[in-house]
Amino acid sequence: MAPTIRDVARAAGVSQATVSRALSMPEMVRPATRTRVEVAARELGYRPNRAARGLITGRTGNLGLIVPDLSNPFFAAVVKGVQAAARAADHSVFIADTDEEPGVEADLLRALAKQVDGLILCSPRAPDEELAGVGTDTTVVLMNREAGERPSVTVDNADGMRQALEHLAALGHRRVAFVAGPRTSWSNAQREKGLHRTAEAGGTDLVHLGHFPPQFEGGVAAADLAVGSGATAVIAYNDLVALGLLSRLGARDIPVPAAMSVVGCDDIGMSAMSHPALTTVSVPKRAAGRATVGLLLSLLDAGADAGPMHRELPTQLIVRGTTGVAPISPTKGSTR
Amino acid sequence: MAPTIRDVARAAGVSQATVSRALSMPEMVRPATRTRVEVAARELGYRPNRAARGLITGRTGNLGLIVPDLSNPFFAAVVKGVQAAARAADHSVFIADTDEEPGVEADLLRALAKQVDGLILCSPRAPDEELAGVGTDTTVVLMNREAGERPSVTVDNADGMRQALEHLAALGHRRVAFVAGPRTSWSNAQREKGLHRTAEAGGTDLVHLGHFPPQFEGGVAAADLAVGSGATAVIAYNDLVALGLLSRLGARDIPVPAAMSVVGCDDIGMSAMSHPALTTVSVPKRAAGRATVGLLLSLLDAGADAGPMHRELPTQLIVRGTTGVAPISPTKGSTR
DNA sequence: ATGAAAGCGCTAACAG
DNA sequence: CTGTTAGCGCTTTCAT
Repeated sequence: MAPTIRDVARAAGVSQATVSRALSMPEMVRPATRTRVEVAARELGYRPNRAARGLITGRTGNLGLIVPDLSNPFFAAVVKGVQAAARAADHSVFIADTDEEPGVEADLLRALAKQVDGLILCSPRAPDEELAGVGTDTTVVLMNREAGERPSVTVDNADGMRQALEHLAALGHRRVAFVAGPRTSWSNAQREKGLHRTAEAGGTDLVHLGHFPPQFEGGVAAADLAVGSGATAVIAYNDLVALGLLSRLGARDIPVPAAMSVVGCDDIGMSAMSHPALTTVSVPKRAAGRATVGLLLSLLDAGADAGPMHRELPTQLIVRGTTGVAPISPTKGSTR
Repeated sequence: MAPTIRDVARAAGVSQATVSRALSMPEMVRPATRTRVEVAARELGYRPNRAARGLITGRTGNLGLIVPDLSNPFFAAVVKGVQAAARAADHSVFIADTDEEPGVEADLLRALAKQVDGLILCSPRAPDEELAGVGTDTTVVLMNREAGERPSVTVDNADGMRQALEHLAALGHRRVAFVAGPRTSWSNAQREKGLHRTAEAGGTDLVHLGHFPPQFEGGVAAADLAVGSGATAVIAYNDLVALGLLSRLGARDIPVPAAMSVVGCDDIGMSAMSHPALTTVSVPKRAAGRATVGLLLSLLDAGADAGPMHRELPTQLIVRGTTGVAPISPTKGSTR
């Protein structure tokens, strides 16, 4: 049986309360006593039981994180950021994967709510109304999504798309396709918004290509549509999709960027490694994870009256090898 | 404040004990009473506090999982398998990432030990001696690693390598290079063992290429060595490394598989998507995750006397586009 | 079949 | 500064 606080108390010849104090509020106890307790604790290999502590303090020292799909490198990176920040603050984190199914988000949330101090909902696919209902049991903060007054940290998706499109326009592209991600994805909506605004301002033709799964296969499926659309460049919802595009384009012997430019989003590790390397909008995944933990923790400590309830992190276009000057008047498609 | 068992008891007009029984051992309570309790619980939205329950039952309903690197798709897949199995058994799972640093494994383990019923240590990099010491506080099972008598689930790495090498030999390759993974990786050792055995039996020359990080970059770095070794085929520690090889080979305009065959291991999603698609040894990642949870849970339920303490899952070579017949007598290297 | 009471390991008043 | 006491939410004897 693992040693309890009583064992330590007995060994040190003090009361449980003193042990508790010596360990969590050292300055409230006489140095000599403190040392005695510390020694006893160390010798017994005592580790406080957080569940028991949580029962009384109301803080478990645990955080929860719900993501759509761990096998997406984007979320893996986010998780690592969250992980690191939590560990630095001496918290553990429950992680749950919804497999991109909006339905299980609420389930998991309820299951976790009781065991954590706060929850991070990353890129939730559930509609706003549903999101509004959650979080009465526990503090929840959104990441990569905004909904009402709920605290959240996001990245500036719209601006990233602006940078991408302006880059393309500067290279002479007049007709650009966008391969859209999940219909229920908030960041997809943001990206579309940024694109439309920029296209309008710059007089670029924007072709919207239906909704595709945010995966490699999605890009493979979208590639032929992009080619057929008469666009000379295509922006993908994310890097996975962009990589899929590249793959299909390669299979059709359509040179990139000579005949078609491609831009991704997220800057996952793989992107730098394709041939040619993918031009992409870098989003600070780890940093966003850390920031979200920071926000959550400050919320927990400060109660309702913490600082800003929202943080938006910048995005940055990374120009690599898949974008180049627009081909002169492609045979198909109206450049007008 | 969330409703407690007392609130439910009051609402149903019974004692706490009855509520507890009605909810966890329904047959021990009169149907009428049970219904009354159930209704009250539902109306109040009562959810038992697992921490409190754990305090007395000794079971928290939580599992822990420690992996070297979440951004490796292999581990991401494992996590998803563990996740799914745990959820099916109504358990939550703490996940921790060691960032490939052996030192933090023990730290994380200690931090989690008290809060979980059992722990899964996936591909631990720590030496056997260190592993022997852990797990006195909590039940720990190994995954992708064997150490002493400790319960574990592994995959048949050696046999996978045998399949790969025999495939290559059948294609006429007489000299094959192996790009080794982390020095402290158990599965790397297994793979080397399978390779050596098979090479000896089949009379194949096996060239061992130093230890490389199990990542894309590792493969990039190893590629030139492989070419210089005079081998006509190369087997990589894992798919990430194989992909790196492919990339560097492509950059040097060395055609695959015409001039060099490449085989990976793990069958991560990306592998099917390269050009040409990667021949690889498929390992059942999800299934292994599920199996490990199964083993852990059975251990917890049955005490020490559960069934077999070890399970080994099969591996399967998947032949795709990166392997072909050996080129006839390459200029460099001794084919003898 | 149900209730009363004890107690899991810990912290938070409250005395001293 | 330190000990005593109460009790977090729950399960589990032990009675009834």
